[in-house]
Amino acid sequence: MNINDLTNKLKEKNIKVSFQRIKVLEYLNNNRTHPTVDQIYNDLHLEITSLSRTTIYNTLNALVESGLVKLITIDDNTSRYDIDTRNHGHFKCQTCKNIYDFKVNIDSLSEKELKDFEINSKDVYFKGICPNCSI
Amino acid sequence: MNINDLTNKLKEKNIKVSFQRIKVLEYLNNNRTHPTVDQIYNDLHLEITSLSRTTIYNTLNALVESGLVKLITIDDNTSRYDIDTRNHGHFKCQTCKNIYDFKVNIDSLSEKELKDFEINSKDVYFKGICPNCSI
DNA sequence: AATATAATTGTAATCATTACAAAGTAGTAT
DNA sequence: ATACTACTTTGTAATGATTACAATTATATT
Repeated sequence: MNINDLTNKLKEKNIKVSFQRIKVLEYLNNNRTHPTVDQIYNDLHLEITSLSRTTIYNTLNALVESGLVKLITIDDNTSRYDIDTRNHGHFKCQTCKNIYDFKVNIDSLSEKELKDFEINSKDVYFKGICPNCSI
Repeated sequence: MNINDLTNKLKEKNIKVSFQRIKVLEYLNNNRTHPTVDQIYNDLHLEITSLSRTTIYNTLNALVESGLVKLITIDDNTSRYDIDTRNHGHFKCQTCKNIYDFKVNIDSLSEKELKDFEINSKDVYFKGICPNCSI
């Protein structure tokens, strides 16, 4: 996805296009590591010295609200963000703290009990030790 | 489960038995509402005026660490706790904020990609609108 | 009963996030 | 182009959740 595509995504969701918002979206597009606000801020701040943390929070809240970005709460204390909104699972290594994506057929889950519930998002979080750390 | 059972559970996990720990465990056993630390504190504090928030944090961290209690991070900002550690899903209503349990066969998820991963916990979180709020 | 070990408590510190007001930016109508 | 309006960005302050830490208290062991 290039900047044009990102711009169009914002327009589709009626989020006004700004330099900062494009930069945040571009960052998420290039960094599929489920970054925290702090990671985004620290990296983008190097390039855009005037950038404020509040802008990142505002932007991410708008992006999540619109459905363009997925909020990940696999961490106890810190929100993480994922531009890949397709159904997939997240595995967090308790040693190296890395978060891995994995394919999972979330829709195959049988949930008859929820037939009267309106479901807006589904998340699958696994925790454990990744191969790199289990040696 | 009565107090004897709860005491034995602590002993099995080599967590020293104390009045406060029993009380927290008993609270979770009686309140299957996925309470936050604040809810636990506010309720127990009425009965045990000397109780400290820190004790609740310490106790819950030990209980989660031992596997007796499950940490739920479906909320962005606040940890919740569940004494039911069997596999089941959690649905959070975005309107009334209630969290509902639902049956889900988490083990049916195909995760071939994770064959070299040691999996210690699995969580399924859904969000949306519950029947009471969708009228 | 004396001692060692661990738990509890209260306060202070930290970290993530939000609230808010001032300043800046862009778009629109005149 | 100018003035007006609405929205965004920024920085600081405030809030809320959690942890750090040291003093006190409780428990278990000799």
